[in-house]
Amino acid sequence: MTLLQELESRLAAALTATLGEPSSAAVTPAADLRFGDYQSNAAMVLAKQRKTNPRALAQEIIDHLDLSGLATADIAGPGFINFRILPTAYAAHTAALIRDPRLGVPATGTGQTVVVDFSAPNVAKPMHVGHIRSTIIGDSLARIARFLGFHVIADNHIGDWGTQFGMILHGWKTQLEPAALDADPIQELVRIYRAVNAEIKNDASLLETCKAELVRLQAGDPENLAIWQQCIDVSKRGLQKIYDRLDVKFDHWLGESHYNERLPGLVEEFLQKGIAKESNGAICIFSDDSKPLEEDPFKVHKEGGWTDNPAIIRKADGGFLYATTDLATLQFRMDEWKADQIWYVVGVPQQLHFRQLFDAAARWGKTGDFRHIAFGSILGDDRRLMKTRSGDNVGLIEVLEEAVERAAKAIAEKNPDLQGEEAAQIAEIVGIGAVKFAELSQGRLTDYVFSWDRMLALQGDTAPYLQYSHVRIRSIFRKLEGPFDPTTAEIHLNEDAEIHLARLLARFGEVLPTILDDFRPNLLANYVLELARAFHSYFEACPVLKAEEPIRSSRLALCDLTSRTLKQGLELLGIQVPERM
RNA sequence: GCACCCGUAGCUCAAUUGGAUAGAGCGUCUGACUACGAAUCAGAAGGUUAGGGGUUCGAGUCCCUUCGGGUGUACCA
Repeated sequence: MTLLQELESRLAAALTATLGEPSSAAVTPAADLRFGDYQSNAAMVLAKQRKTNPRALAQEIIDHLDLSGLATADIAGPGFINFRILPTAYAAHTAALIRDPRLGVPATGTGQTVVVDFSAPNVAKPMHVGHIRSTIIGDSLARIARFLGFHVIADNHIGDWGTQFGMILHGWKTQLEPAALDADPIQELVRIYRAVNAEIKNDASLLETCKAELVRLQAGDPENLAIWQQCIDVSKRGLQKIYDRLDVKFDHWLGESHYNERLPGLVEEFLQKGIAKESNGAICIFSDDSKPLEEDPFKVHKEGGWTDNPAIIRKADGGFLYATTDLATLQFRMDEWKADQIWYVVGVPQQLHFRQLFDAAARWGKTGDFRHIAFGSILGDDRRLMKTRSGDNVGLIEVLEEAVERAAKAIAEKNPDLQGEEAAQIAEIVGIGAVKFAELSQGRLTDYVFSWDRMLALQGDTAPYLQYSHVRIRSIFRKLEGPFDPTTAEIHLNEDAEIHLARLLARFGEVLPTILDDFRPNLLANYVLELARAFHSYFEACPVLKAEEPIRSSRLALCDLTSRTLKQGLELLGIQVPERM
């Protein structure tokens, strides 16, 4: 049980004793250490309901509160109850954490299956910086959910069946250079895609040719199918290289093409059930008029009036769309994987699509917890959204390479002893970590302008700062002669710096579950920063190896726990830690 | 037109979802290395939370409104 839960349960008992009935006893970490470690505003909330004096009520609650062996409590301000954890209680809790492989983290997700849909790049196009958010945030959320006990299925819903294949097929047939394809397949696919795109701008009729190629592909034409398969294969290999470097893993890569054969039947079912109907030759889902206009995703206000804003599931030309595939995908995940929840880590611009998707799914009888985990846009220098089609965006691979290069330069400068393969490996860990942490330490909804210096910073609140704190701890254990068993050490907490470290270590299990309340990995990023900062202060203030027993063992054990917690926190963010750097 | 995301220190971002005197990093300024690793630490300066109004014990957070930026709004994904 976390300290926060322990306080809540004791407060709940006191509230029942005071009021004669159970009442919600919410405790939060104190906003400011001057007020103690934890606080509750229960007295103020209850006093409002009962129209009594909050401070008097708080006193009454404290009179019924048994905090023996755990904390002290007092009243402050308008009626806050502030709790101060006893150093002995922190010591006991720390000792328990040292013996706990889960580091005090409760398994809140047991029995729940959640599908996490993230990254989902289009094939035959290189990933650019715009793809980084979904990939990194999604991966981190999947890791966190897994650690919290959820059965997680990470699914890369790649765009392997879109309209872009019309252009690629045409380009493949008219201007492919086989030598270039051998040398760098993705590069060549991109080249022909862009070339066709450019041609279309001059000759609109070409668009029809491309559409015809796409229709042939969708009809199962063997030649087009073979070309398509070859494109998919080389693209997947290219993507896998990036995922390997990012240390991102998927359980499945079920792209759009996986759902092809289900689409016609799905549209028929929607027609039969009356959820969709024909309009201007297309099959559309319209509003069921059960919602107020403003909340209805199938209505839109335009030029002074409300009009329909349907989701099209079959085009007038017979083709299927994004919405069709997503409905089929949702069904598959519910039926085949028995998903309780599906998390879609996709940008804000697609919000309307997901509102429509979830609404349509509900009318279809698919009940589950579906979440669009939206994130803000990465903007270009012109402060406008980076467009996938423009083609001149910074490539993801370039960002990673530049990051590693900068890290290598820093290593050469700060620790020239590191050489060769070892230095290269550390540069990889540090550089990639910096990119990931830059992304994860920020609120997901914030838009930002892409900047090399911002994404690749190695100073300040960055991954290298965190990794360095781990290196410092390891350094202590390298110098330590003989074995050390932290589970047998007695914990003594005297200095402010070590009490503060213990305070933060106790919070790991409190912070982690709250991340999934609103899908905010930045809370974990903030936490590990605080922990690392606390460790660095402790490191300066409290000698470990030079201390006398039993303090020495106590401090060693604290270092060991810090190292484990830090490493675990970073692992949940997808960031690795080197032994030296 | 309408909807959604956003506006916080010079810059880049936080703020435990309605809590106490709004916090970090970068940059600026002062100090600390013959070291348990200075990629560090201790400290200083920096704010009318875009403007205005409201709700209440209490608002960066909720409501109304004005301004500014971004995105979306029927056959792309």
